[in-house]
Amino acid sequence: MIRLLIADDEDMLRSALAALLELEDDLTVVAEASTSTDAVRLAREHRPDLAVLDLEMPPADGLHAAAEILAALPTRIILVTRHARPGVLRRALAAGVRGFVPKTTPAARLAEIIRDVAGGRRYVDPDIAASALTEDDCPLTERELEVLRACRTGASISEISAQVHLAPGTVRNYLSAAMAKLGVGSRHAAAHRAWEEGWI
Amino acid sequence: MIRLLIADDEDMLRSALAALLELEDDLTVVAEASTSTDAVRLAREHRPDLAVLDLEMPPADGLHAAAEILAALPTRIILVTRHARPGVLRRALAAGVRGFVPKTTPAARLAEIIRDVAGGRRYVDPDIAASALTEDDCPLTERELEVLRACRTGASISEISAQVHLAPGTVRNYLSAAMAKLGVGSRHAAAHRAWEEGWI
DNA sequence: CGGATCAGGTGACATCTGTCATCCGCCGCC
DNA sequence: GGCGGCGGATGACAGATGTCACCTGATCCG
Repeated sequence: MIRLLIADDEDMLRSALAALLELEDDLTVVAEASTSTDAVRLAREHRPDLAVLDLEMPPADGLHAAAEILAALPTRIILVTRHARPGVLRRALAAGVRGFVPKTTPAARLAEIIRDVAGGRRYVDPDIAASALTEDDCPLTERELEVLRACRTGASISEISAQVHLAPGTVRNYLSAAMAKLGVGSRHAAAHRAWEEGWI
Repeated sequence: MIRLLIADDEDMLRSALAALLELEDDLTVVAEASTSTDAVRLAREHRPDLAVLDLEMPPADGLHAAAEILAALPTRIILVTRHARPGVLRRALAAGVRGFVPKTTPAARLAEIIRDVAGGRRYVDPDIAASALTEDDCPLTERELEVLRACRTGASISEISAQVHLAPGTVRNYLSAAMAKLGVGSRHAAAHRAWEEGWI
């Protein structure tokens, strides 16, 4: 019997998956979490064989939760994401995640993937893997990503500079560089593009 | 036997819901759609008793699909949404939707709601209904919403003006008005806020 | 040691943006 | 007809933003 933890902030999907997986003879759901902190806590508590984590989860994303769980337990981890991009896949694999599944995957297929990963194999969605091999990697530096992240809410230069503890002029330079790399004309367009690509 | 159409662009959730609802003795899923256009087409084709539509669905949102279906068929409609805000609820009810369910609702509860609505009753999530009665309504005009929608991708004034077929100066006026109403200092912050509130 | 490189910062300049007062044409209405 | 309200547009102005050249310390390496 494979013991599962399921974490997704969307109750409807999480409960539906839990119910469906519970119907399988060899799977059982021992814990459900709706936040990344709960996911880590419940993983320590229940020590599941495998954790299915949503990537987009407050307060920290699923990748952070995955890293914390992997640091403490031998649990295998499958990341599920709505917005699957090659950049995210790279980071996930680097963190030691064993399965990477976009939410375009039918629920029925998930049970098979869980068995595969629990059995020691890895699973990466073929479409995303192909993209990751052909598409360009993220051209932005860590600093550039940081300022772009800070400007997603529509913040002004001075607000961004306060958030990242840099001089306003420096922030403008980083943003200017990022805009040039992404081929757009404003920091907001740059932030939007970077988000679309899964880089922030 | 209640015949259902299920439409959601997220395959994982749609397939999971379809599988779970199909397990109920009195429910059967006669069609699944992943786009709003498919939803309308399949509704005409299969004439389901009830359609469960996701609100966030390309190319037009679920509300448009709901309106089209309601204009052509006696089908009852339940809207499901990830980002449930009072403003959206108002628009949905005005369009003739009979059920309004956020994705924070557990999947098991959905079957009961479907029976209720199929039986002629209405269902509105209590939390959202309460918010809708207490919270302020959207203070923005249709035009203001339009320009804010167009600037969500980080577009410049001239790009927005091209998209909405207005003079650049007029666009600036609308944006200025929207920013004043929302109490923010840039159009991007205004767009972000309006999105958070579920107004665009 | 001396140069190369790089993160961070500064200042000047051209544009873009946001604000505001104002104007025009259209519609409804007393 | 006259009048006001309204959607749309214009123009002037201040401040924010993007660009670019260049400076300052670290740090690394031959």
